Amino acid sequence: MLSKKTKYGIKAIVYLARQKDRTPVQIATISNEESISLKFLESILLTLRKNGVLGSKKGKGGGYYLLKDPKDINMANVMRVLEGPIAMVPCVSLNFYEKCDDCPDENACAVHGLMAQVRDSSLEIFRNTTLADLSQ
Amino acid sequence: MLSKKTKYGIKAIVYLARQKDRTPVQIATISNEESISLKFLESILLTLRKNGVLGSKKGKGGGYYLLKDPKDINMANVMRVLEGPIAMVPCVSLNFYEKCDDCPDENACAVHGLMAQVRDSSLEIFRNTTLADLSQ
DNA sequence: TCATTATCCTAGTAAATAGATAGGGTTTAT
DNA sequence: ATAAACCCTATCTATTTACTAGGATAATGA
Repeated sequence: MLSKKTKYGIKAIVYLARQKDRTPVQIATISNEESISLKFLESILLTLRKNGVLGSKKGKGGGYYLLKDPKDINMANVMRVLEGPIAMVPCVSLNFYEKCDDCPDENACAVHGLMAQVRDSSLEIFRNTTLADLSQ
Repeated sequence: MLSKKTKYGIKAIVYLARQKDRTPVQIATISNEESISLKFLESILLTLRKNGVLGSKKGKGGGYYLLKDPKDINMANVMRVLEGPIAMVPCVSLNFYEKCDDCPDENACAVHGLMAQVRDSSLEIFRNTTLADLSQ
């Protein structure tokens, strides 16, 4: 299941991508427009900023803005920042790899092969989808 | 994340598919061979039986066995039985559809479209993969 | 028939995670 | 200065996951 965190995070950056210009948008504005809890959204935007997706400006007239052009933001990166691994099992994850404790031989594991295929196809979609695609 | 339940369930049916014949195999045997907690596996096999994947026989010489030929068991069905929806969000699920409360218009939702693509590609893999494929 | 074997089934529990919420601290524009 | 906004850590509650307990039921065979 996709977490609300990821869902809200994507909605928020789509909202930013749809803005006419790149002037900062306040959390409260996005919260109202997209019906997302203010405090929850605050923490989500913070992680997006800490991971290089968003920039922010403090004080009056401040807010969040996209650091790159929407067409240069691919969803694989966004998914990893918000949701974590794209793979369904750690043992097939490219960026968050972990060995299974219950699996003596990874290559002999039936689950491993299947989940590697699923990861590949999902990853291809996320990599080839940009924020610009989602914002149209 | 794939649940342990699903992972163990797949391992168990792969184990059954690899048997020479279709005589019942005891839970305890699978539990030992695949290093899966006996009681947990018991409940997993029970749900597989209740959903038409496995048959069972009680009493001495009893156990679980596949109801169909491995090449006629597609993993989409197995995944739905064990893991639930294949889609990452209920609003794009074919078999477990639910409307989002926070989404006024589904077709205008950027997350919806992206997740529908992911569901399609995952589903294609699961549908085209049989238990026989995994057992080789 | 009766003891043994093995599944059936309901309920419960501990730990982790999700989804928020609280409440200040810090920075900036005016 | 003062108000506007983000920054940051901590906490809380509900749900889910992973697993456990313990008996009920059914089949086999001596």
